[in-house]
Amino acid sequence: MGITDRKEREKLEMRRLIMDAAMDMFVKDGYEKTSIRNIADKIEYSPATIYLYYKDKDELLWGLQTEAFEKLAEVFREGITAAEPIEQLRQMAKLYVEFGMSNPDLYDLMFILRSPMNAEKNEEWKSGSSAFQFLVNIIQAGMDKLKYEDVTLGAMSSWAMVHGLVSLNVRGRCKMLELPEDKLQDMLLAAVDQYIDNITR
Amino acid sequence: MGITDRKEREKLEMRRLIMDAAMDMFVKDGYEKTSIRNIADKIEYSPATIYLYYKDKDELLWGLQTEAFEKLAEVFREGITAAEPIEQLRQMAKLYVEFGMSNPDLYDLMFILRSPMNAEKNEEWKSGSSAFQFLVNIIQAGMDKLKYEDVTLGAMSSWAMVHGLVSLNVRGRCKMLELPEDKLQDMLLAAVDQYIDNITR
DNA sequence: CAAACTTACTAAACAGTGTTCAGTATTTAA
DNA sequence: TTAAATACTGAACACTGTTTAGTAAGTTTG
Repeated sequence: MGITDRKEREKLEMRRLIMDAAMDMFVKDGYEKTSIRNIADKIEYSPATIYLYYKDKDELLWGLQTEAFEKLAEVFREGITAAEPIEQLRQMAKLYVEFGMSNPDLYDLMFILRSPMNAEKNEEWKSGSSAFQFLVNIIQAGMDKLKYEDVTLGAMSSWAMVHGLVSLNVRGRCKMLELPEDKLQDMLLAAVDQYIDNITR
Repeated sequence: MGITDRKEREKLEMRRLIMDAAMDMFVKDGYEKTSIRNIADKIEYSPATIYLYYKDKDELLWGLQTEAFEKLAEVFREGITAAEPIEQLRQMAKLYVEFGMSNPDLYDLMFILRSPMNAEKNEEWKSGSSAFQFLVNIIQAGMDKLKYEDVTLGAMSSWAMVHGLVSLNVRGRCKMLELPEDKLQDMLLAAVDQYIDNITR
């Protein structure tokens, strides 16, 4: 039955159309401006149509989040070039910070916003988990040179460190330091370096 | 002129009434349920009245935030009992984590939500700044026993660490670890201990 | 081919949000 | 007692996410 196949295909295409438009608006105009109605306007369909392809806004955001994680994974894949685990960890941490600082809205979606985490009663947060596993593996590999006693606790700590740096900045809690925009990122990277040094034996 | 005095007093009382109601709803039902209309309902005034006392919702949230910082300051005042700077830092970090985990909505307001930071073009974020200064002082005092080279960078790092731990949890990014609720907080406190040990020489 | 069924889509509405403004009482001043 | 200032509100505006009834087109069947 070729018709069912085509329908299936068209359904996927429609999902892509919606997803791409949403991602576009999200990256360009941020979370606030990305409403169902605005997305619908952009793809020239009625708002109700979107609900034929996504259960609700959370499910749509969940999809965006997954794509964002793929972006970050690629950043890691291309940017982590060192052979040594500690150096890998250092690279990873810096790439993470740079990614967060240059894609604040995507960062929101992945690590700050509550909404997409409600979708489907948290489908195990697959994309997030695999990114975390990646970190766990690096730490596992460098465990002999790290001061961590527990791998998971260590992974969580280093993640918390970089997330803390990025999210405080992204949410404007570091404005009081009154540093020029570009100096700020240098400072964050310096903090990362310092942290890696401190956890290395 | 006694009348002007009374009017002034009544104005302050009204602000208090609004603020208290808002804080109540915020702590009890969270950010989402705390709408201008709901607050107005609670104090039995029209929504428009609130706008006679607060420019917009951001300004109201700003007020709530300031009060939340006072709560945290008191937690520090009562809980930091050690004489030694390093121990003070350890206590402070743990109190911070505990505060965040037991008051997730207030924590949101203070360190995560974007809204209140827009009020009045960020009035220097006075309450936040003084809390940060408190941290800076402790770190300054213990600088000889700390591995930090720069006080500000050190303060930012340790803040980022605890904020990272709390905010990842508060926003449900640690669910994948599949830990029982109470074990989680123990893990966070263990991470804090580990961090303090690592930055101490 | 025509009739019956199925799918894809939308207009309109519902209930909620923050916010503004004209108008009404009440209180104060002249 | 009248004029002016103050405190407050009902109703509206422009949004939001979401649901539903209805339409128009495509597909299958007799």
